[in-house]
Amino acid sequence: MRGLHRIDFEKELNEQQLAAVRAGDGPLLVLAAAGTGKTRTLVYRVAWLVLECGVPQEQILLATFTNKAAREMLERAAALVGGNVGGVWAGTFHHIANRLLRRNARLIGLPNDFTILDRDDSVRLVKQARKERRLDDVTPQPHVLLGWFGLAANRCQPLENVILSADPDKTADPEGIIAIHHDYVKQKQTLNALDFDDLLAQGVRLLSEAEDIRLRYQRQFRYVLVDEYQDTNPVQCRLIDLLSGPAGNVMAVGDDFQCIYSWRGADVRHIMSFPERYPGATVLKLEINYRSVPEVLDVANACIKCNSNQFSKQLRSTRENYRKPRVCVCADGWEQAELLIEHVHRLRRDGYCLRDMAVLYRAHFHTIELERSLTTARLPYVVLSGVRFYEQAHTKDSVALLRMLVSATDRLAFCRVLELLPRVGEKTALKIWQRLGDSFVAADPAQRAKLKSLLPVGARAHWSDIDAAIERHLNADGTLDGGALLQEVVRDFYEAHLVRTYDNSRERLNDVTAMIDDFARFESIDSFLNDVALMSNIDGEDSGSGGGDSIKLCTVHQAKGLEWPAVMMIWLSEGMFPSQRSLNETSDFEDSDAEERRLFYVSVTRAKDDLAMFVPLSRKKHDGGVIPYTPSRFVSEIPRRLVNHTASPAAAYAVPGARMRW
DNA sequence: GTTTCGGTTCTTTTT
DNA sequence: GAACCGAAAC
Repeated sequence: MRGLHRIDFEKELNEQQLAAVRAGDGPLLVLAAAGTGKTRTLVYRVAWLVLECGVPQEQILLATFTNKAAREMLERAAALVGGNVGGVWAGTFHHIANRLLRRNARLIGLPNDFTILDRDDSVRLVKQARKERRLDDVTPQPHVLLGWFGLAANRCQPLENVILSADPDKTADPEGIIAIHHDYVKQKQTLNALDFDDLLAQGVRLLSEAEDIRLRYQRQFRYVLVDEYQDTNPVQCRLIDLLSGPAGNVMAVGDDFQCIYSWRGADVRHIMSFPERYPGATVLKLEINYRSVPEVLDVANACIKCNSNQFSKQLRSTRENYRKPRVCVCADGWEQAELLIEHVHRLRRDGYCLRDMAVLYRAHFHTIELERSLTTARLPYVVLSGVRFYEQAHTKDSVALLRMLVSATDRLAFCRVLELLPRVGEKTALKIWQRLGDSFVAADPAQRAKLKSLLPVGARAHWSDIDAAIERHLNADGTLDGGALLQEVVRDFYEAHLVRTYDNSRERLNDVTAMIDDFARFESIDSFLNDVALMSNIDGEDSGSGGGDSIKLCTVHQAKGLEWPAVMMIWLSEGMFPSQRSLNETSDFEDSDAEERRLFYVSVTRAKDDLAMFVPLSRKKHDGGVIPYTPSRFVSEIPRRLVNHTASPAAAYAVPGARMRW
């Protein structure tokens, strides 16, 4: 079959999809409403280019937002083509930028063996700078500052502007913040490190400044495909522009209704202005929805109509009528959990499995009551985790050990490893690092001996265990078998540390072991470290839960691109969804209101058959007080006739002051 | 001066 | 659960 693989494009695609897949050269904007086969169109486009047009794979660039999306599309394309599509450059924007920089960073004065800082590393550096300048009390928290730094980088704006718009009352000290930012940038330089935003920014700088490189890649990438174009920020947009070059063979696929990343610098205007920025662009719309029953789409259409400034699109269902979405008003989070569990049982009687169901929410902490109730009810569930696999302490510890061995300048990794030892904290670790001359070559026995002599007495025995493993596996030329080394360090030292420190040490140990197994698949430590830094979620194939039948719990952001037969939305109360913080913190109220509404729209359109919306009217505070809530504006906006409405008896009594809008 | 420990508080969204 | 703070212990 291989090579002679035939695809009947005309039979397998609808008219609109076919037009997009077979489009000729030149810029193309595909406005793909939810559930209209956006991924299918992209995948078939790749197949079309490879099979029908004979385009060599390395001339195709496919930019996505998540690793998962990239992997999934490649898998589907491979199945379609009946062969390997590994030659296609597919990955997240960060991956692509990283790939460009690893090969060419020297041309713009950067080392090409930089390490990538994750969020946690960045927070540490900012915290340190803030402390050293004694600005702890007068500046916002490190993660807030980093958010502003990131926004400035992603929007290509001066930091001053971002501070001003994020903090209009000028409660923060702009000069102090800029000084901290300065220190942070400096630190990254000495550490030989780039953070996530730098990857994109430096990628753009590389292509702007090194003309021959730019031309080379522009010649190479004759076809540039971008997924989720509505969520690109200015830097990502620029990266695509630079890679595609004057030919402008960009196929941008997206849906302005689903732009939900403005807090990361995304701007709906990029997709809105695509036709102007790429003169002569073809615009195609996909409006035939294969996913949801008409009743669900009615709610979705009604919701999004309340936003202005968008490409008009009306979702049309291909499915039979089924039943109206349900709105369930309840007293508080506990009753919400109770009613949700009742609903789950109803769904099971209708023949749905637990894996057909998902609970969506605006923020992770919204699940507290639900998780407890599900456990009590013995209903298995999986949280599409908030704490990402490679950001948990134990995986980071293991990664730090490898980083320390591979890079002599990686202070963060060095200190992290030393701080695992008893009697070594932040100060001691840093002091030792400085005494070693601001670098540590693990392959040098003399340096390791010196390190040992600098340690507090209580830490030396533990270090010896690690040192012995290094001795056995690290060659004088710096090469090492990372997997074997890690395994021994875990056995001789780290396992005991886990038991001492955590009460769920077993699970953490399993994670570490799994990581070591995974490690074997990489050709070098460098390539492993690279991937780890850019791989946030275990966005693997539901690894743990794959076999089991369980309900999915995840944030709306994580649900993007996914679908389930039955979707339940919780905490649809003003202040929770829409999130009060988001409404407060964005300077332009209308923008944040619109974005929250798009989030609501995304949630609704995840449902294939059944949709249930839960509206708690109160929430208990930590100090025992009760906060009254009103129903979310997004629920109130839905015409009454489109939903089945129930209110629990308790809801009426819950908060005497709270009035229903119906 | 540093580390550790225990109690308290509060959770946006992610590469 | 983890990040922060203050106080005790090294």
